[in-house]
Amino acid sequence: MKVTIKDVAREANVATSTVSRVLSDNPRISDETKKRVNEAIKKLNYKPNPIARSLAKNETRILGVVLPSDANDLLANPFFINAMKGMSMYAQSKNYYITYAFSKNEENEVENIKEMTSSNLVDGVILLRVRENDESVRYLKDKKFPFVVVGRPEYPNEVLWVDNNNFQAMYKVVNQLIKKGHRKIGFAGAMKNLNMSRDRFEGYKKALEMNNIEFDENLVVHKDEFKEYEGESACKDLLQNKDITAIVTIDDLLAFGVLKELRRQKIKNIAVVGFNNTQLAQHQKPPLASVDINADKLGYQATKLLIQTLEDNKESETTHYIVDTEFVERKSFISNK
Amino acid sequence: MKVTIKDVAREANVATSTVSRVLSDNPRISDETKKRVNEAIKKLNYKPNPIARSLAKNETRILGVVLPSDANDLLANPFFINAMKGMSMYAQSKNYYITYAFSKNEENEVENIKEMTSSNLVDGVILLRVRENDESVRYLKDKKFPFVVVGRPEYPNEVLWVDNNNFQAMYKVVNQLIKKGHRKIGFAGAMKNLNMSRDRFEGYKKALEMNNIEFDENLVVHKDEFKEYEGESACKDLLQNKDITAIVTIDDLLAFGVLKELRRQKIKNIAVVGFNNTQLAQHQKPPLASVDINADKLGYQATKLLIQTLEDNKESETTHYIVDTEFVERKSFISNK
DNA sequence: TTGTAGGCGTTATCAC
DNA sequence: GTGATAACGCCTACAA
Repeated sequence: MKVTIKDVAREANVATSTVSRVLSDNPRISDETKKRVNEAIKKLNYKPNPIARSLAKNETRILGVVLPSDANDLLANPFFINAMKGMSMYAQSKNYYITYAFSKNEENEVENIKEMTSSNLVDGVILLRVRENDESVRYLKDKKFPFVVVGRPEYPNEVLWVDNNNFQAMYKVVNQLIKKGHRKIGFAGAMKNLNMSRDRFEGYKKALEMNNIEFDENLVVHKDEFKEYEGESACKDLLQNKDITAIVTIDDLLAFGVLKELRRQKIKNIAVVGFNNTQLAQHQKPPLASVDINADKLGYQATKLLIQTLEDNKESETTHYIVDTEFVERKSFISNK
Repeated sequence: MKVTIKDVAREANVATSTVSRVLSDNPRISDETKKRVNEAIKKLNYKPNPIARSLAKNETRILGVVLPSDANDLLANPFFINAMKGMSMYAQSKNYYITYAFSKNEENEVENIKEMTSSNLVDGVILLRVRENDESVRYLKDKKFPFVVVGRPEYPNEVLWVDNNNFQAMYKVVNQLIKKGHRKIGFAGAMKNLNMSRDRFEGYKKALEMNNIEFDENLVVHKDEFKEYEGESACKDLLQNKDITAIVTIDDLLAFGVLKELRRQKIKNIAVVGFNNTQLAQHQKPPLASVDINADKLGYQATKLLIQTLEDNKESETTHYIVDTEFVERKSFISNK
C-alpha cells in the first residue's frame, strides 16, 4: 500500500537507482527516462521516505531547538514565539523540520543538548540564549556539533551566531534624544555581565561622546535583574539628579518600573525608552517607546546560517549575521524643549 | 567512530539480535547475557539510532503540530506557548519528539497537514484549533491518520479531543456573581457559531435558571469577532438596561472593550469577567477577573491521549479529556451589595 | 546513460 | 535462549 521507490522503478521500467538519480537531479540521465520516471512518480503519487533517506545519507534535515531553563521569562515577551516563527519559516522553505525541547532547569538544558546531539536525530542545534561561560555552547563546540546561537557568544569567531547590533541600537536612541533637546540622560541597566548589556551601555556612552556631552557617572545605574522593581529603584536613584530629562533603559521591564515611579511622583516631563518592545509596552501609561529587536528575523537568520553551513561542506566565511533593530516611538518619547 | 549495535554485539560476544532483545526488554533472555550486554552498552556508551529504528519499526516517535493560519491571534495570548510547553512535557517523558509547522494561511494549513501525513515522518498530528466544518479534521479522519484536536470537534465520538468544560466554567462564574448579589447580569459573546461560544452561553443561561432568575434577552449581546471594539459596542448595548450590575464575556478582548467603555462613562459599580486570562487581563483598569483555560494542561493531555492511542493497538475507550478551568478573581469582580 | 549490489543501523522471522 | 538473515526504503559506488 505504501508506494516506494521500487514501485516507481517497476512502473517506469527502470532500476531503483535510476529513480533515485532523477530524484536527486543527477545530470547524467537522459531526458527520455527522466520524463518517464517523473510520470510514474506523479501517477503513483510517490513521496520519498525521509527516514530511509536519512539512514542512507546519514542526515535527517531535522534541527533541534533547546529552550533555556528560564524560558518562563520568554513566555512574557514575544521574543520566543516570534523567533520560533522565523525559524520555522526558513526551515520550511528549505525542507527542514524543527523539533523543540523545553528544559526544566539549567542542568536539564545541557542534558537535553547531550541527548539531542548524540541521538543522531538532529543535524544541528539552535540556542536561543547565551550565558557567559555557557556550558551548552562549550559542549557543542567541543563536540564539533553544528549549532548556532542567538546572541553574541564568547568566541565570536569560532561559533555561528546572530544578534542585533545592541551598541548601535542604543547609540541611535540616545542620539535621537539629544536631537530632541535632552542633555541629562539617565541610563538604567542590569545584568552587567551580559554582552548585550555592555554593548548597550557602550552605545549610550558613545552617543554622548559624539555629541560632546560629558559622561556623568551619577546618571548611570546598574541593577541586578530585569525586574520592574529594579526599574523603580533605579528611577529613584536617577532622580537624585534634579535636572535629568530622560531615562534610557536596556529592558522594557526596567522601563516599566521607571514609569511606575515617575507616575507615583507625578513627574511627567521625563522621556523614557525601553528595549525589546514587549507586548505590554504599548499599554503603559504613557505608552512606552521601545526598541524592537526583530525576534522573527533573528530566528530566521539563525536558521539560515545553520542550514547554509550544514549544506556547504566548506567552512562558510561568515560566522555571524547582524539583525536590524527598529525604534518604536511612542508617547513616552517626549522632547525637551 | 559512531558506535552501533554491531560494536556492542562484538564486545559482548553475542549476536546483534541478542543486543536488540536486551534493548527491548525481551523476556526470554538469560540474566547472564543480559548483564553482559548491558555492560558492553555502558562501556561503549551506545545509543540506538532512532532513524534506523524508525525504518525497521515503521514508526518515528515524532508528533507533528500544525499551527493554524490565524496564529497571529495566538501570539497575543499565552495559549499557544503554554499549550506547546504542555505538549513538550508529556512528549519528552515518553521519548517522543515534536515538530511544528507554521501555516501562512488556511489553505497552506491543509497543505502542511497533507505534507506531514504523507511524509512518513510523523506518527500523529496535534491540532490546536477546530473550525466548524474543519477541512483539516476531515482530511485526517478520512485518511485515518492518528490525530488529536484541542477543542471539541464536530464528531466528538469519532475524533480524539481535549477541551475545557466551557459550559461549566461559565456556569460557575455566573453562579458566583449571583452569590455576590447580582441579579441583572449581562452576557457579551461573539462568534456564535463556535461550539465554545455556544457552551459558554448555555452555561450562563443554566446558572440563571438554577437560581430562579428569569432569562432576559435584553441582557444578551452577540457580536461577530473577539475584538476590543466589539466589547465596547456590546457594553453600550447592554447599558440600555439601567439596572445591570454585572457583565460576563466569553473572551478577554471583549471584556477589555467593556472595561474601556465603562471607564469612559465613569461607571464603577459593574462587575466584569473575561475568559482566557490573557496576559493583559491583570493590567487592566481595574484588573480583570478572568477564567484561565489551563492551556498547558490542554496541550499535555492532548499529547497524552494521542500517544496512548498510538501505543495501544486496541482502540482506546476514551476519546476525549476535559481539562479544568480556573477562575482568577481580580478587582473587576466586585460584589453587588 | 543505466543497472547491480551492498550498505545505512535496527528489528523481526526463522531456525537451532 | 541465542544466532543467522532478511527485511525497512533509499543512496551510491562500481560495472556494464
